[in-house]
This record gives sequence, structure tokens and C-alpha cells, in this order.
Amino acid sequence: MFACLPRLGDFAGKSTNLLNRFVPVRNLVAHADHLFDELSQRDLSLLNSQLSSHLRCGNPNGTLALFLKMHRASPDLSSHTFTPVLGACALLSSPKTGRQVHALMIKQGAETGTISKTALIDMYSKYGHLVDSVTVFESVEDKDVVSWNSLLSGFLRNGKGKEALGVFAAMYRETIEISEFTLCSVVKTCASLKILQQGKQVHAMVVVTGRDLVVLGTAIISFYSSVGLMSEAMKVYISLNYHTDEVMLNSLISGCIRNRKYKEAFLLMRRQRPNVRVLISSLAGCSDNSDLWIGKQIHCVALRNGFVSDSKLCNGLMDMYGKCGQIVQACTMFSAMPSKSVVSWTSMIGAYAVNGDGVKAIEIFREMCKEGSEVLPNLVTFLVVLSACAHAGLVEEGKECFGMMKERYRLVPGTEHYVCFIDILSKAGDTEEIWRLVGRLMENNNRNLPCAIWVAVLNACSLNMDVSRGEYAAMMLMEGTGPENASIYVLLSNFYAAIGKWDKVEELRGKLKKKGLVKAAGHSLFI
DNA sequence: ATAGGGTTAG
Repeated sequence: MFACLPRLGDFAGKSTNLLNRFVPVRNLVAHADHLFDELSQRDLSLLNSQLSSHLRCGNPNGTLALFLKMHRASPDLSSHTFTPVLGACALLSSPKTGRQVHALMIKQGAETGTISKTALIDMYSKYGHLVDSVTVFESVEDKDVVSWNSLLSGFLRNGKGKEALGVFAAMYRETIEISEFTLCSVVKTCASLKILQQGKQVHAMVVVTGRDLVVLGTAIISFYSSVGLMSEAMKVYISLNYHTDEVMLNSLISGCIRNRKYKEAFLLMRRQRPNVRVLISSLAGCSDNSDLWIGKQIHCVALRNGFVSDSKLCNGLMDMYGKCGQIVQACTMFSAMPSKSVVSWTSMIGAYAVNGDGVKAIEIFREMCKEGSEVLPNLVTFLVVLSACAHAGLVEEGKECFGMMKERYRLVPGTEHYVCFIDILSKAGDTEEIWRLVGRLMENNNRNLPCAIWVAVLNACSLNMDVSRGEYAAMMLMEGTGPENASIYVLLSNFYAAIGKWDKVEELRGKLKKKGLVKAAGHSLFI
């Protein structure tokens, strides 16, 4: 593979990357600058492989920097130049750069072709710009498995599980030959949607077609873990002869912890050297289960192995202590951290919020946003802050934060943020403002709002005895979900009970019984 | 050009 590259005598290097050592990039570009000419074909392909090699080594900035030099030196670049550049853009934050590169591709006629377009589909989906992803996908003339797979994983990445399954169904209709990449994304989709039946079917397809079982096996193990079937996950692991792949074991161990199979988890941990990744995901399991005792044991494992200087692990520990009610411990860890990321700040805010101290949560949030701060709050941060305000009834602070999110940080609130904000307004008794908000949202969304919004509106109307608006929300909710969803009936009957329309309550309960619908059981941690 | 481990939320 390196045969075509020039041999250089001495590259006593600081660089660990093989390709980096071979190509004297700077000289090449400077040379091209001097000649005021196009790069030769050979030089261009050398530089192109240099672009990909930067990307492979996790240095997208290197790819972009080199690309800019090349762009200055030569007016005519090939599609082999653009694909790694798009990959680099996708890893970096600003969508603006990627769009500029796309524009340049169009200008240079390098935008056609399945491979270039697939790179575009992937980049836009990593930005979260699914509309553009789909537009590019539709413009691909010869769609192959890879372009379909990119669309599919794009939906998955952005939390659109149903749409991802839709893509899979379309692939089936169009008789596309499915690859293991397809199956992998579909299993992950089933895990995120927690749909057991379809996931099992994909598992069957994998078994029947006998694909690469380590990667797919890992995806299947985490699928079974996320639907709570640890015995099935274990069977997959055993059927692969207790494979010692680290990723696979990590997935199985954190699945055990999530599902409270602690004995099995610690037995499995002995099968490999302890690693930071498995401890972090295990801590997340402890957080979810509020299991302080296991969390402390994992803390000990981390101490014994010298992992406690790892900042991601510290975030996990801090979150675990916070979720398990150990606010002092969480706070101590937070103060001791040398470099605090968005995740650290968000976890700390969440720790106060979940322990009922909304005021303190806001205080930390304000400190995070202080002038000259090096971290920026993200969508998750605002969700935590808004839910803290909703729980603590901090109406003014909630309004301020919601405004800040849009104006100062240019973040686009998602459904969850609106739900929290409606909760806050509801606590303030301000159904007028809620109604204005809903009106604006309907205008912007073609009169189509997600169910979660109507649920929040309905709750607000129950709380504030706003009968007419509540009935409107109830109607929209029924339209949106269809008659199969039992929890909607419960929600509606609670609303009618709150406003005193007992005949409606009876009617709904009757319907529920007649259909034989049973509401999925919720559970409380403390009973 | 696409795929496996839920650090923050839900």
C-alpha cells in the first residue's frame, strides 16, 4: 500500500503516523504556490491521501488546514480531495464550514457521483441537518447500499428511530442487497425504540446469514440489555465462545449493571483488564438504579487502577453520587476537577436539581455562564436547568434561561425544552402565555405538534382548571396518538377528573376496559 | 462514503 509513496531517508520522527512521515506536505504546497500552477496529478493524489490520513488519526483540523492550503494553491481539486474534507467537517462543530465546502464542490463539479454525495449525506446528518441529508440522498442517481445505510444511520443518530425503520423498509421494497452495516444500524434502532419483536427478527437474520459476529454480536448484546433480557444477551456472548473482545465485554458488563445483575457483572470484569470505558458505563447504570453501594465499589476499582484522574470517569462518579443523593460527595469531586467540561457542569447542576435545590442549581448555572467562561452550555444543560426551574417553581429564572438559550447561545429548543417551559408557565398559572406559545409553535410547524407538547398543555390545563383549552389539547392528543395508547386514556381521564367532569371519566374508563387496554406499569424506586 | 461500548437529559 505504501509502494507508490516516495521513500524518504531520515524521518526520525515525533510523528507516530506512518503516512505523515512520508509526505513532505509543506514543501509540496510551497512548490505549487511558486509555480502558480495546478498541482500535478501525482502531487494531488499524494496530498489527498495525506488528507485522509490526518482524518484517520483523529486530526480533522489537520485535514482542514491542509485543504485550505491546497485550495489556495490549486483551483481544481478532485472528489478524492473532498470526501476526507467532508468527513473532517462533520467532526468539527461549525456547520458553516461544511456548507462552504459543499458549495465549492458544486462550483468545481465535484459534487456528482455516489461517493461524494454519500459523504455529504453523512456530514449533514452529523450536523443534525436531516433535511439536507434527505435532499442530497434524493439527488443520488445510482443509490447503492452505502448511501442507503448513511441515510439510515443518520436518522438513527438523530433520535428518529421510526424514520430509520422506514428507510429499512424502503430498502427492502427497493430490493437493495442489505449489508452488515445495515443490520447493525437496524439492531441499534430496535434497541433505541425498545422493540423486542423486530430486534429478535434482525437477530435471526444475522444468525441465518452468518455475518461478522463480533461487531453485530455487540450490537445485539446491547439490544437485549436495553430491553432487559440479560439471559438472551448472555446466550449471544456464550454462542461466540466467550469472545474476549473488549467492546463486546464492556457492552455485556454495563448491561448486567443496568439490569442489576451485579454478581455476573463483577465476574465478567475479571475476564479482562479493567478499563475506563466499562467503569464509566457501569457508573451510568448505578446512577439510573440509584445504587450507591455498587457505585462506591466501582469508585474503588477506579482508585485501585489509577483511573481517577480521568475526567470522563470523574464526571461519571460525580453524576452517580449526585443521583444517589450524595450531594456533598458530588460537590467535592466537582471542586477537585482540574478541567471542567460542559458535561461536568451539567452533571453538577443536575445533582442539585435532582436533590431538590433549584436555587443552588441556578447558581451553578450562572457561574458556568459568567463572562469569559471557557465552557458553553448545550441543549442538555438547558434541559437540566429548565427542569430544575420547573420542579422548584422558579418561574422568573426559567423564563430568563429560556430566553438566554435562544438569544445569547443561539440554541434551538427541542420538544423537551418546550415541555419544561410549558411546565414552568403552568406553575405560574399563566395559561395565556402557554396558549400564545402553542399558537406560535403551530404556525411554525404546519399546525402539527408532537404529542409531548399536548400532554404538557393538558397537564397545565388540569392544574389551572382551564376547561376549554384542555379539551382542545385532549382532542389534538387523541388525533395524534390514535386509540391504542392506554396512557393517553389515563391522562385524559385525570384531566376530566380535575375539572369535575365525572361522566367523561367513566366513559373513558369504560372504553379502556372494553378495549382490554392495560397501561404499562410505571415503578417507583422507593417502594 | 456507511457499522459495535449510553459520561450530562428522556
